[in-house]
Amino acid sequence: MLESLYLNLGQHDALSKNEKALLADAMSVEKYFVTGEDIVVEGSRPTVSTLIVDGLAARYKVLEDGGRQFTSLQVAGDFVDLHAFLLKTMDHGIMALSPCHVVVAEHSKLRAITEQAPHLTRLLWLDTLVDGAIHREWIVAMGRRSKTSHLAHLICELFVRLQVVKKTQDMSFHLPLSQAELADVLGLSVVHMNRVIGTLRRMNVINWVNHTITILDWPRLVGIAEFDPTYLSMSNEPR
Amino acid sequence: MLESLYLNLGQHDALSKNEKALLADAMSVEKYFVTGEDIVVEGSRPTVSTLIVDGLAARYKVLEDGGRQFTSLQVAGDFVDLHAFLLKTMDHGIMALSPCHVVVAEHSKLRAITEQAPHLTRLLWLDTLVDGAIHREWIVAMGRRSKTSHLAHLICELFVRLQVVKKTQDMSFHLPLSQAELADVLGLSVVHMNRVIGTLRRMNVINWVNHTITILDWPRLVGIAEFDPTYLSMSNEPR
DNA sequence: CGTCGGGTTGAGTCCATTCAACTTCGGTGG
DNA sequence: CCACCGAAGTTGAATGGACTCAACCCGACG
Repeated sequence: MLESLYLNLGQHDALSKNEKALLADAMSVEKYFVTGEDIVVEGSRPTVSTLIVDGLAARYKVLEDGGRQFTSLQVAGDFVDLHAFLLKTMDHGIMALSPCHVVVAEHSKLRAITEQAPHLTRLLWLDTLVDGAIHREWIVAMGRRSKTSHLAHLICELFVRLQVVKKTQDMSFHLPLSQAELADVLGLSVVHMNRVIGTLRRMNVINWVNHTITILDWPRLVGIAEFDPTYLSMSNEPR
Repeated sequence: MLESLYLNLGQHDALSKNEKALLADAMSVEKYFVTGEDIVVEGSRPTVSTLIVDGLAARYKVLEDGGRQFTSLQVAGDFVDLHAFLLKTMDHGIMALSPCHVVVAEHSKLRAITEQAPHLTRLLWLDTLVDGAIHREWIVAMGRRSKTSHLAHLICELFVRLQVVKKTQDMSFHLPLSQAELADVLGLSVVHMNRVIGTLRRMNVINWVNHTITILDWPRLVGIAEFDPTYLSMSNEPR
């Protein structure tokens, strides 16, 4: 059940048997969420952190006028709210975008890890740092990339992240997002979102049917996106 | 010299004498940077992390077309590249936006802290988590707020952050940013940046002369920004 | 067979950009 | 002392990108 987590943390540095055991001991209770359900609600003070075993989730905020913005997409092997372990109060909600199978870790167990397992602690810390790096890349995309480039970048990022946890098939992957939800990721209107997708399609770099994206021309997509995966810190080295 | 750091970390939870001593031992070498100079260059692999004692710095990325986007603003008491301790390779640059007085910590010393001082480790981790929370708020601002609201939000955030480290005077603070640089924060053109500033000025909620911002009507500014400081995690509690 | 959510397309409006000119101000050298 | 210069700020006009409103299509499902 924790395979994705091991793949995710283990891509950055080797995980020992003992560390895997510590994680397995910390993560016991399984839960299931349906599409659209809140995994964590804004303003709450969680006492557990949630790991996605399978499914897609997203962090989001809603403004007074009803506008919604997703601030991250979380896939299998991602902790959706590891940051709440120390931040304490949720300043945003986390929603299941597909049926989600998760497993939770008591904060007391995470605390014990920080007291006794420094290397594993650094790997968990690193996991939240990669989160931050992704946020920064999104800020760049929102601020200075064209909308087409932004979308291309997102597709590149998701493909690479899903590859790490073995959730891609050849050059395609499943993305159970409606165009309205995607618009709330990129920060634009549904109509315009549709047109941006249309341009990438017409360029023959991707195919997008049935919530499945197939990358037809990876080098060209990377070019449009100016995608450089450095920020995902995928090199395996001592941390 | 580390007063701002103590104020910054200490706002979230009490720092013990011993922890302050550990930090003081880790942070020894002082450096100075002039305006516009790179404190850390993109692609490098730092062996130290840098704390701002005084001045303003920013993380940034540059795209192929020359477009630049700042992804964060760092003030006194902020670590500009604590994340590089574990991320290893810089995926972005960090630039001094004013003359910067900094002090650096060897990563070996930080590593020792993670091995021996779990609570201090958690506070350092928390510092990077707040960074991430700020990133998320910026994403929301870029995606779903009006430009005026975005600017108002930034001003609120900076005012509150600077207040923590005692760098405000009454309702005003120093912000040594040109309108062109500010445009690269909000992700818009210089001309439009100027007009957005103009509207906030004409609304009589702020005064902005000589790189000094004075907030004339805090409640109204907060209203325009829909500013809720929860994401800054300013409550003092066990972490 | 009708309905409903999601996707697609067109038309008109508004917002943000570019290009360009002009001002203001501090600094510097004649 | 002031004339000049360059960097930063401000303003106008025209272009183009993104939004809203609205209609229509389509496949899933009751």
